[in-house]
Amino acid sequence: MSKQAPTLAQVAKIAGVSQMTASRALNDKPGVSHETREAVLKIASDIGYVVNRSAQKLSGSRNGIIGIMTPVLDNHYVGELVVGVGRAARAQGYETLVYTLFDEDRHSHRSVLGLIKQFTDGVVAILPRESAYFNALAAANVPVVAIDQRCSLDGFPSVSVDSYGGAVRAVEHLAQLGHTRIGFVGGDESIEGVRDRRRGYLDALARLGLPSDPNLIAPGDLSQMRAFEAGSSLLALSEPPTAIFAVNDLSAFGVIAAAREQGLRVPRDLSVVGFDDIPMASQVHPPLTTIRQPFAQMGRAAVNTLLSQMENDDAIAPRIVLPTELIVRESTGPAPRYAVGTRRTKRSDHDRTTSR
Amino acid sequence: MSKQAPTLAQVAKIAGVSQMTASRALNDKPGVSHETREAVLKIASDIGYVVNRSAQKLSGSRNGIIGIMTPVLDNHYVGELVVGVGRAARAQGYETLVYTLFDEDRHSHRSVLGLIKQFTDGVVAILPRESAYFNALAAANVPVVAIDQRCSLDGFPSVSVDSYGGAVRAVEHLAQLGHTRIGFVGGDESIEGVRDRRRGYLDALARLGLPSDPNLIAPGDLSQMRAFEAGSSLLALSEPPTAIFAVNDLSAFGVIAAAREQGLRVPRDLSVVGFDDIPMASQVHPPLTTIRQPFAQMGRAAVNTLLSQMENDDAIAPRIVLPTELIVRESTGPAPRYAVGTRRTKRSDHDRTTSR
DNA sequence: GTGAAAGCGCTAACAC
DNA sequence: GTGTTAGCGCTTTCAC
Repeated sequence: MSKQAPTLAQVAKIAGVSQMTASRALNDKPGVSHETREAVLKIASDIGYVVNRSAQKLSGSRNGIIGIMTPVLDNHYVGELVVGVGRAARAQGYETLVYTLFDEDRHSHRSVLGLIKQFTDGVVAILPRESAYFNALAAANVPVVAIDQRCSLDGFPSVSVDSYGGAVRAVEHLAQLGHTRIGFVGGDESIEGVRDRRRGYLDALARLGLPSDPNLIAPGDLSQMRAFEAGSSLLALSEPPTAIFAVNDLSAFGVIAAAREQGLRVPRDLSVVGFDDIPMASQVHPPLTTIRQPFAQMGRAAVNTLLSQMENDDAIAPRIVLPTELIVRESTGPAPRYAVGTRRTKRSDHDRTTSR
Repeated sequence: MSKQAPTLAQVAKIAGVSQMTASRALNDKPGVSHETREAVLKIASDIGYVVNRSAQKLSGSRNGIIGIMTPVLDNHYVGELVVGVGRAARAQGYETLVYTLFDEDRHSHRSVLGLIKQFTDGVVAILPRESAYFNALAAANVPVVAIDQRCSLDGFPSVSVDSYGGAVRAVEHLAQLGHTRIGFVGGDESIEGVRDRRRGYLDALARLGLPSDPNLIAPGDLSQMRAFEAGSSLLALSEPPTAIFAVNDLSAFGVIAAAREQGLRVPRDLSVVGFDDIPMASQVHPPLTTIRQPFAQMGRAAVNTLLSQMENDDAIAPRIVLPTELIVRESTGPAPRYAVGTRRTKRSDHDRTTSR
């Protein structure tokens, strides 16, 4: 079979220097002459030496690994974030290992943290709701930064996104297109980001002098199906909206499906704006106008913050809020010209009975 | 600050035994009296002892961690698999760490593998296309099992799914509902699973004595948007299909969107079957009839295979193919009664001009 | 059934 | 600049 992985001792021996010198050379530490360093580096590369990060960690130093803790990654939001953090970490010379929390985990906080601590120099926690882990994290004495839409956790540096501003931007965009009846499909109000979007929607309406009709707000739960229902009910109003701002992209998809189901075309008859800009948003028809969460930037911010926490243990915990960006694609267009209430013909109602 | 994590030495000292005895007790190894074991366990739990898996690994033994290598997890398929493997591993007492490969990784095969090897007892590789890593994996002498739709890699144990059978099942389902003109929206043919689905579709048609019209096969690329186009073109045929089997769920969504765009209702006017059963499939409207990939089972199979490879290094590499399951939801229904070609009125064509 | 010694691969601390 | 020593936390091997 393949031989054992080369060790530092072997590199040192071949180079004819001590392990320490080899170590210093490989780690870019001072105290090695230029030639010695070059020689060591060359030999290491020749024999395919790779440091053993377990040993590195065990001996009490950094090992260049950042841990990412996530809830089960079944949603796009988390997936994008993991990629964002991963790329940013790599750019800084760090590797990244993700540890997925399953719901059954409740008991094992301590051991999970132990594991993380043994393997990594610090952790980026993408924990959406339950803060139980945060307590454990706090006790574990590991550098941590939280990425979340609602990190009101004390003492942790955090990175989040300006949901409020994004919502305002979405409504403004719609208003600029001439829409005056703008609906909102919401989500789980226990999430701070969701509440912020709702507030943003309402405030923007008010600021623009547009009517804010409670009927135009439909509850959702961030899922496509629920948004389909919400959208359907909004469109069934006697004075339906000509535009809808959905709390996330998935919900926007649901709204578009509902519109189509009623014989409406997007964006001709209904404009729709989402939130997140998950990859699918640009790959559906019509490509979705949406508020982009700056995943890459969030990753970078998280990594940088983490690194500086590692340098300076007692640094004050920053709270970084990143701006969103309006991405105009093809799901929004000018408000229809027909007067409110005189909607163009829809297919007759018997046409809409459910099948099967 | 929080004190240092407790070590084995501390446990042993408190228990009044040697480290070795404590170690044996904690690892369920023979050679410890019942009472001693109980005592050690109790103390360990009391002081919150957690083994250091880095040290465990360094000292040459197993550490109970399974690595999962994945391409960037931006798609549902991979996400589900990660969850499946994670759960299965946990059920066997293993922790799981996922290492995400970024495209820029090309160079670093060796170091990645080094990293993996230092931290884990074995790895589940969810590598879709490039086998470059597989070579590295082969050379690294780490137990590996591949999960993939196309693992023709030699020597590796693999777990995959019976795409062919699934496709057959999908077509049979449609035929049973009375459909005779059944279309297919395909995907990237470089993926074995995709080719299998196409073959299954064709063979099932032949076996059922249904016409197999080349026009009824539209190319796709597994994305929703491309499937939207493919579906649109299929539905624009002079003799359009009354049912479409899409190569994956995302494509099925695209087809449904296309149908709606043309004023057709699903399933009344068009039945659609997907493949995968990603979580979204049940959360859209209408809930999607689809061929389920048994993600949980795949995870279990992968983990079990990996464990037995670990036991028995030179065991022959099994090639496990798991069956799929037809999940009937609401996107499929009886074939429309009207004769082929006398399609019910669609909205007039000028209605379909693109906006903006 | 239990323990002592040695070592996994590395780096911090202190020589020289 | 470079080398030596010690030790991270654990498990192996070999005693008893």
